[in-house]
Amino acid sequence: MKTETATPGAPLFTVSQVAKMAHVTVRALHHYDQRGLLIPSERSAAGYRLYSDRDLERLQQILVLRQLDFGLDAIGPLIDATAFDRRQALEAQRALLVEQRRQTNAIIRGVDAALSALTGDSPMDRTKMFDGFEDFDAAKYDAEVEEKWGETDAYKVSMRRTKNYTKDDWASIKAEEEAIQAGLAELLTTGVSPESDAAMDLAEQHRQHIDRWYYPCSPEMHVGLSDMYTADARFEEHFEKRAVGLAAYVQTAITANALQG
Amino acid sequence: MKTETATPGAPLFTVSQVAKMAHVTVRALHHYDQRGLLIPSERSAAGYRLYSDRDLERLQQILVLRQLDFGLDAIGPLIDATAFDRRQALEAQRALLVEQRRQTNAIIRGVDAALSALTGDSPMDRTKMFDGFEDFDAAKYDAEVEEKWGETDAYKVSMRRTKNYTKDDWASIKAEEEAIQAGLAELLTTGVSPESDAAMDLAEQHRQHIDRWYYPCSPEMHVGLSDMYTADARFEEHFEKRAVGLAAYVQTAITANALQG
DNA sequence: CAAACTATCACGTAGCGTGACGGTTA
DNA sequence: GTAACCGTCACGCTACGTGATAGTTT
Repeated sequence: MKTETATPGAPLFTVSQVAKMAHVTVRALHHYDQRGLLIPSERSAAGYRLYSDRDLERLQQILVLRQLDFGLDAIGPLIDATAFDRRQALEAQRALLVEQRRQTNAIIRGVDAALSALTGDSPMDRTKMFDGFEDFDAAKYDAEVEEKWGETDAYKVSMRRTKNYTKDDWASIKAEEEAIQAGLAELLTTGVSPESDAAMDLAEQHRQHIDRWYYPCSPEMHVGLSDMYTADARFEEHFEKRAVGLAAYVQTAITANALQG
Repeated sequence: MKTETATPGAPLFTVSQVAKMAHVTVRALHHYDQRGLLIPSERSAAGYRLYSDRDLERLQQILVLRQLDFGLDAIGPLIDATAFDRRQALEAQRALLVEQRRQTNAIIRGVDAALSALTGDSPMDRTKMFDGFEDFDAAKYDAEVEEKWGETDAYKVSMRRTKNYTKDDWASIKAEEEAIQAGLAELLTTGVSPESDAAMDLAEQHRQHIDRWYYPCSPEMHVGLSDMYTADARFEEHFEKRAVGLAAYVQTAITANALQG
């Protein structure tokens, strides 16, 4: 008799199976688990890690972001913050990958320059030589691109900005998120109304947090975001784990704040 | 009065200048110096590092190889072993960069697959999902490509093979090289003829070393290589630093070995 | 019962980052 | 003189690698 939450049609994978599929080591999966970055949704009776399809999706995100040189500290918050609109997140990642491809092309041209400097007597120009090795400078890019092509996609701009955040930045980001969520959970469990000033205040803090660290977030957008909190099973789970009814509570608080603010 | 070896027309650069040009940190340059990977060809009176154009060329190689995920342990021997034919080395690097671009493209297609899986109800196929994250498998590639397109370029094949060498491999490679060169220097300074059996034996060991670790190296190719040892100022310098006349000594020993073997 | 998995420690490593401290140069 | 360089230690950190040891599955 299985009382487990095992959906019949859903396949589960062991560590080594996932490792082979995704071309990562078992140790890396252990590491991601320990860091809380990718916790397998199930464990066997003997404690074996069992990964679901959704775990695989998350792993893909992790690998893409890692390929884009985001640190593991950054990847967690980044996935969570953008998960409510996967489409835009994926498009932003795509844009960064294209950029990376352009850098590789630049390096190739640098090698070509070195090659032609070999035969010709051209003295190998020192500017071309190191093209493609630049680290991304968000400030420069923001101004340049936004003016040239009028890039309106908040996500793409945002994900580029986040590439410049330091480890300390991410630490405080995580701390802020924790504090806000803990505060809301506290209010919920002590019976304070989600439309109270205290709850609305935390909702506003949450909006500013998003706005400050990730992308411009108007109160209207914030409401849209909160709708997805309750619509998306992943987010619901996330909040419910902390306190029963928290997802709905947050949504109400955010909506109230937007109406009044 | 400058008694230095300063060629008049040759510009020299300080650490920070190089750092800015090549988009690396000063610390990284210090690190490369310490590791013996990139030792600036001059120092100022006060001990400031001064980099020549040739140092910059070497730095470019380092950065390209680093971009291709070679460890610093590997990069040194790799540059030295291929420096006698920069053209082929550069072409091999170019090939690897193109390969890397293909991997990025594969990852982009993976993201695209995730995007289309979002709108459509296609359940996101698990093979496409992790394309582009494979580590290079030389064995597989050697067989596949060499048979399909008949890739004859020894360098390209070789540089791919070297990507699978472990840290321990590179350690023993370096040790072997050291031992052979030390042996030859010993013979030279003790007055043993470069055409003696002892010298020819070491020459043969050197050939096998190249052949085993880098690329197929016939005695004829080995002779060609030794010619470049004496023609290329870099190599001459390298050998002369160990013992005066060593470059010529090595060439003679190698030639003798090829004629007799 | 052996081979091939799995788990959890726990220490090791690479490629720098990040001060600390003092001399040098414009 | 001071600001912006330069040098050499020397310790810190991230993302795992690499056993060691012991239970589990086939």
